[in-house]
Amino acid sequence: MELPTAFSVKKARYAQKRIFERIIRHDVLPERIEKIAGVDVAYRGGVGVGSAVVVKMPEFKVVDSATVVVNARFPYIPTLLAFREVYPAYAALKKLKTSFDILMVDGNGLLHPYRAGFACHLGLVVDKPSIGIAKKLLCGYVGEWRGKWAPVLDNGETIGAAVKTSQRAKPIYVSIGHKISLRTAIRIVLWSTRKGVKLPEPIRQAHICATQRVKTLKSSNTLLII
DNA sequence: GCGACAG
DNA sequence: ATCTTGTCGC
Repeated sequence: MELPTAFSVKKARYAQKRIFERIIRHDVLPERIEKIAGVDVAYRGGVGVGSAVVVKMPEFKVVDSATVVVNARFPYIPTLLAFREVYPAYAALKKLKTSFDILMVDGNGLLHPYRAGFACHLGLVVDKPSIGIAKKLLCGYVGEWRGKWAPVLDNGETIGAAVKTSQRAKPIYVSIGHKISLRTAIRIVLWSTRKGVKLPEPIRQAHICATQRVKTLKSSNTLLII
């Protein structure tokens, strides 16, 4: 897929700079946190499927979910992931009928070369506390472990954390998106992850939801072909 | 110039 | 991300 003709990488970088300036890095949270939204985007060819779920804690119960199917308008380019996924994710979130306290995003937040990953972008767009969850390290390096987590450092600053959510699996990379501190983000990630499972429940459920919706796209296509 | 590079 | 089967281990 090609870049839209109107798109300029230079302008995108400028937008990311502005996003970073607007991020609130301390906790601006509801008194009581119980509903956590998770968002994910899956693909099938040029079609993007955005999904959003709401998980009620501490029961780990999915109380709402929504999906949207849209045409992908932007290719995947490392460091510019948000420009590809923000719209489907935002559209899925808008379809939810349930409110939520925090948002978890599949991708990085501050843990980004320009400190403005997908979780920062989406957190600002919906003006909600947000946390970025990535399965691979995009930049920086993992520092000294302090129990279940280790800081991710880059140019002398802490931009996120590697978090060992499961004994067997490799760590996940947690970073702040908006209106939350890294300490709280790590706490909430560990709290919302089921024992023996790698990903926090909101992200895991959003991923399952998006994948299932993609499968229904596939079966409806085979029906058309047959 | 070369290699790395969230989903 | 997606394409794909079985297989190892708790």
